[in-house]
Amino acid sequence: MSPRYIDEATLKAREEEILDRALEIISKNGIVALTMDKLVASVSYSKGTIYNHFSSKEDVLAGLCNRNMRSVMNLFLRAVDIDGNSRDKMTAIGFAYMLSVLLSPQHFALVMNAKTELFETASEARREEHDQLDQKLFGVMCDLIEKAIANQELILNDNVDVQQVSFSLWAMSFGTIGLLLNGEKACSTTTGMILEDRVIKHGNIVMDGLGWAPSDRDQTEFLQWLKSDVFNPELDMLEKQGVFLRVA
Amino acid sequence: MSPRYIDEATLKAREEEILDRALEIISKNGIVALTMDKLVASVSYSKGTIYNHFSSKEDVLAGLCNRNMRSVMNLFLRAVDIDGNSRDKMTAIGFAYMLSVLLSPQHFALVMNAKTELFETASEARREEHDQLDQKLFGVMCDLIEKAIANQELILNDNVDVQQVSFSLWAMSFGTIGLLLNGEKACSTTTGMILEDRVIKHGNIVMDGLGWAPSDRDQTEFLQWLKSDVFNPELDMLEKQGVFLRVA
DNA sequence: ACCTGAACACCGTTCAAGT
DNA sequence: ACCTGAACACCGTTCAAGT
Repeated sequence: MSPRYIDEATLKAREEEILDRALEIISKNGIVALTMDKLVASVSYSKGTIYNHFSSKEDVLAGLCNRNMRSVMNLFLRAVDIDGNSRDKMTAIGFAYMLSVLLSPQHFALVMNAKTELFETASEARREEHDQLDQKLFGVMCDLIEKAIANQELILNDNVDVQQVSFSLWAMSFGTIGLLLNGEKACSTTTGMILEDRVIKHGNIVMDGLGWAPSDRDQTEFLQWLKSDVFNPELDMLEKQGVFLRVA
Repeated sequence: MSPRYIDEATLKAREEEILDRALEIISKNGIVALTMDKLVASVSYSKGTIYNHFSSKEDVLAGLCNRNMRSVMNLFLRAVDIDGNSRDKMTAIGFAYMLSVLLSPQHFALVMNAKTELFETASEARREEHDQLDQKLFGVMCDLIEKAIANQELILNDNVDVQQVSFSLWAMSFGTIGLLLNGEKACSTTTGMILEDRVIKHGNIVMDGLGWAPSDRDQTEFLQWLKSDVFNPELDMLEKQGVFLRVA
């Protein structure tokens, strides 16, 4: 047998499949339930091959986390693209973040874990990718804040810069979701609605505190529009999972 | 040999010792480094005896978490006891929370873990204790908010109640610390100062957003007083760990 | 009544042997 | 060049045997 090289496309496809199976296991029984043995059993390759793609179990988790961050990025871009002033757009970003968590709470658990134990045994490449994605998401918010300042919709206090404003909003969303998700594996109907209420309210508290100019729109109408137009596909997916946000 | 009963005091002392050794291991090498084998080796009793005290490894972690929450409670009570208006006291609570995290970041990592995997194999007793302590800490804030409302220092918006105000402040602190601690095992000198800056600023943003009446005091003076008087012992302990908050 | 530690089941990672 | 899976080291938990 002469040596063969595997083309990048099939390599990438295999990696995706491994991640898909890993996500399945996690979705059913939580992160601790993910076992390399179980992962091997759910896939048509051997252990060695999986370790050819991922340097460790944590590397698989990091891969999962990164993949999700890319789809959150898409939601963020759609959020800043809506009609509305800077505050409307920022509210939409917060809403998008919340949606991503409701769509798969496991991924949020993954980033919470990453904050404490930091994917220590993950490959350098995947950790770097993680940091880059983090910065990109953060950057979307920073860009929006800069436009708000240029518009005079936000006038910054002394000793506060764009990154700090972005960080305060991020921290509030992260904290609200982190405390509210509270181990609930599946997001029940009620947690979905409570989460929406709190994320929106807390976002407004922070933006009020920053002196951010208010929205021109009727807020309940605006939220309804976000749900039934901008993020309609996501809302449909949520409803299939038994999570309801839409007003009757 | 006739059967002997062990008195409760020595039982309690042994439990504390086990927790002390567990904390030592965690402080040196992180939560993942805690191993029942290592714990047994660091203690003068056998594995079976440890399992007599703690139903699982997670139960040890829950025990550690609960013990820390009790000491956070003490800091909170000292915070609400200071001279000052309701906003000063709330700022002091935020400061106290931050101090507790700087004093032992491992414990904060523990509560973050608890939010995702929720001490699932911990004993019912310890989980109940955890919930009670959580509510007690939350309650300290709620009491303070109620007084602020009675004082007219805080006038609540429609659709917002005391618990929601408390939750928004809690979420902001939790989120800020959670994002900023970011896997840094030991809190370096700089993270201490950055954390202080952000926790105080974010607290003010939220309280401004809520329409909370401002402090009567000069803020840099007030913070200096918190450090050199109210929380002086804690600041000294921090300095021994190489974490500096005190202004020169 | 309480302690002990060997034993068990399981898990992450490696690597010599195959093709 | 890439895949395979037996083997290894380690870990959490249990429980029969001791005192």
